[in-house]
Amino acid sequence: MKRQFSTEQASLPKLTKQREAVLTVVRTNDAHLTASEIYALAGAKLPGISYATVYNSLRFLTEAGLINEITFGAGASRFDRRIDRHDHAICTACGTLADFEVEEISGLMQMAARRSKFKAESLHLTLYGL
Amino acid sequence: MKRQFSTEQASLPKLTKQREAVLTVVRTNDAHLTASEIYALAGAKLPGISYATVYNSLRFLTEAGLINEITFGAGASRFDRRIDRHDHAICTACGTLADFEVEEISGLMQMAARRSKFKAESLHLTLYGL
DNA sequence: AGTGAAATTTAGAATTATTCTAATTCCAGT
DNA sequence: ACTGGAATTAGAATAATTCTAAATTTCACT
Repeated sequence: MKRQFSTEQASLPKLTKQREAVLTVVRTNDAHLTASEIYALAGAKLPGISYATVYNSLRFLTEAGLINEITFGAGASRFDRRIDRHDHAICTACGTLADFEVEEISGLMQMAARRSKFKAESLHLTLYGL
Repeated sequence: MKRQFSTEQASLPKLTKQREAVLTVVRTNDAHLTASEIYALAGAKLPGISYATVYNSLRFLTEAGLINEITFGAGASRFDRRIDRHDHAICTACGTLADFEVEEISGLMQMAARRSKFKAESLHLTLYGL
């Protein structure tokens, strides 16, 4: 009988202590940290962790679906503990990034998919304002 | 009497030949060029134009509302001759960026504005797919 | 427990995109 | 022509991220 991985959340293949430290940082902070902020915080818990490892871990965790990467406007990527679909509002003056919800999106996504030649995977809406 | 620049759009303060070259490149190409592509193309018309000037011109033209900057996902900003509101679809596999329209957005924008604490300026929707 | 292969981490170099600096040049208005 | 402010230039500087090569850890299998 094959060894079973109980999907997603439960058993995480290769969750090293570095990756775990990075995950903990993202999860215990109020979202939207940049890689270098995460590097600094993870370094406090795990002195000596390198930048490359933080980036590798962030990619690994993102691909594993445990965290989410947001790339908005110019500048550094940010990482979010929220993995459910939601949207963002960005202040055009100060750059603040806030979460908000637009439930109507699911309907829009089908419409959008029909309209483009794309097989839709996800839809993200960004509001710019003050 | 003021010196008049006879350019297509109404009154353009300070449309130097460098800025005009950059504008022409963006307008005569099928959209979505990166700054370095624009630098290369503008350099063909105006040998010696510098990177800084291309960036300065792109910012100037963007602020003047003559072109539009799109920053999607990771990577370089792209510049678009289209200045009307529209949305983008990005291929998660190959990175292709395509335009498409979602007219329903204007209604959504008001809803979104109400829901966030933002004074809405614009709303941009990004579809990820294949 | 011992071994080797594979995966991971590390430090630092390299890359890419963009901005900054300081010197020079260009113009519109006297 | 002269002048001051804006624009341009070359190249250095910065920031974010990825790459490289070596060292280390992990893990399945003896």
